[in-house]
Amino acid sequence: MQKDTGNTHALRALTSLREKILSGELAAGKRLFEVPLAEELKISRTPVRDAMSRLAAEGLLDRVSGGGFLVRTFSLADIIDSIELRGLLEGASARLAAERGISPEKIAEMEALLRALDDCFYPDDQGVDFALYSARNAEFHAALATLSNSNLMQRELERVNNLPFASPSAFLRDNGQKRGFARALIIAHAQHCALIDAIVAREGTRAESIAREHARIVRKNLERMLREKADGQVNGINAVLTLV
Amino acid sequence: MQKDTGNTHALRALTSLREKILSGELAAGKRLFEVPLAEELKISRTPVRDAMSRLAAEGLLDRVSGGGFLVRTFSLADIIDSIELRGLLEGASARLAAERGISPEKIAEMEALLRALDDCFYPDDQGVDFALYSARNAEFHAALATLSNSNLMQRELERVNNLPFASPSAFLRDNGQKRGFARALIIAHAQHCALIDAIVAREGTRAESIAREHARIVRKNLERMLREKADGQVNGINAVLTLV
DNA sequence: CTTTCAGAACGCGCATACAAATTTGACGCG
DNA sequence: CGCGTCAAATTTGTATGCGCGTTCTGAAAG
Repeated sequence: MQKDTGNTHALRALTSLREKILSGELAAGKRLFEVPLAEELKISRTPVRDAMSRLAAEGLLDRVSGGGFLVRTFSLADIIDSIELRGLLEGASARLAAERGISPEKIAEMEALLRALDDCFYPDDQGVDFALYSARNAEFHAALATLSNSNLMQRELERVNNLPFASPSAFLRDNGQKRGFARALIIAHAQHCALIDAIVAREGTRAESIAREHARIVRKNLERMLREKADGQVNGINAVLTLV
Repeated sequence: MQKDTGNTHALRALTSLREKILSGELAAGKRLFEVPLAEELKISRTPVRDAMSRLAAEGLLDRVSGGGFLVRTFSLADIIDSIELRGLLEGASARLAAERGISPEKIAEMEALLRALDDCFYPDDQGVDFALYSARNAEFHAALATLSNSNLMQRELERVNNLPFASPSAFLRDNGQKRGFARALIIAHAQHCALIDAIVAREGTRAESIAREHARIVRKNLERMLREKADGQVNGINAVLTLV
């Protein structure tokens, strides 16, 4: 878990820049200049250009006509749409998995992941281990994406998950926000179980609608959080909880 | 309409390479080396690298671990999935448009596009002007993508349409294949009309399911064409008809 | 005081040289 | 004959300089 992932300058610049964009250190709409970035990272312009090109592919940067890049601005509507899109893709993936059927091994794997998520809840409704849930939730959704046996769906799902806040994994930087989300997680996990149940029973339409509704919880959490924070800022927001 | 679009070497290399990939001149799975390509295009490696990076973003190239790119292989399943994905995104876009409502100006615009498509059919069921239909169909779908007022949906839809064969516009290189598709276009255009009707009537679910079914026609045409051709080749296939 | 135009400064596109890494193939040893 | 190792060749990664286009800036004219 070192900070500088990757073995080339370009990959290190990539992760470094991505981090700065998602954290808000590089403000939305700001233009990125090659030379200052290269100097800051103590490398030349070439790998910086490469990294920026990849970030544009990820959707975190926009190419400006006439050359150069700027940090993409994510409006609240964009984020809500990206959550919607996540639900759409996971729904389609789940439906395809149900229609095409999945192997007994895959069923066992998914049920093991469900049980692992079960174990994140303390006995007698005493709350939930957020960090553990978050990690296992990410595992669950990653495994879910493979069930459709569709390279394309899996690839697009990965893309969407790299957009800010659409990811199923947790960004839990503000502990004060945790309270009250335990109930949301109970509901979310019930949907996990129902989703796998539907896929196993080959009920494609049901699986799809559960997955879509599942993504809606993220949206609800986001809206609630924004209501509590009450500032329009979206890139680099402090406490982002997309833990569903 | 010059062959070399763009004013920089990188953009010219981009369109040149894209053409060669889609036409099959560069075989699927083949690795692309910078130096030969640069020599062939009479430019240096730098803009070639840039172009390849953009093509990887478009999904036409894959980055190979350890550096370099290779032409992405599109299996029949990939293409069918990308068509499915197109239906998914257009469906979501149509549903959002219906739910959020669209302006009278937009309604008038879409109805004008519908009438333009109407006029592509010769009187008394005497067939259809394929070239004209194809162009206007592309216009219609481009306009449709804007109705949701969602940057994200529009952007992702553009991405998917750049994948081989998922596009609503026509690749009609083999005239011998035209016969029999006129009937499919009658059905497709009826769906266009129904789709706009549903959006105007704010019937989101109906709009979504029509858009999905609409994409299915592309799939049917593709499967029929493959049955007639009966070779597994997919990249660079001669007659591709995704005219719906 | 505003507007316009020219010059300067700035930033990117591209080429080229060099470095690092990966692959290939051959040779020697077991 | 097979396997491992090392070296050479191939290919990508990186640095850097230069030219062109774009964008600021400031001065002069209206």
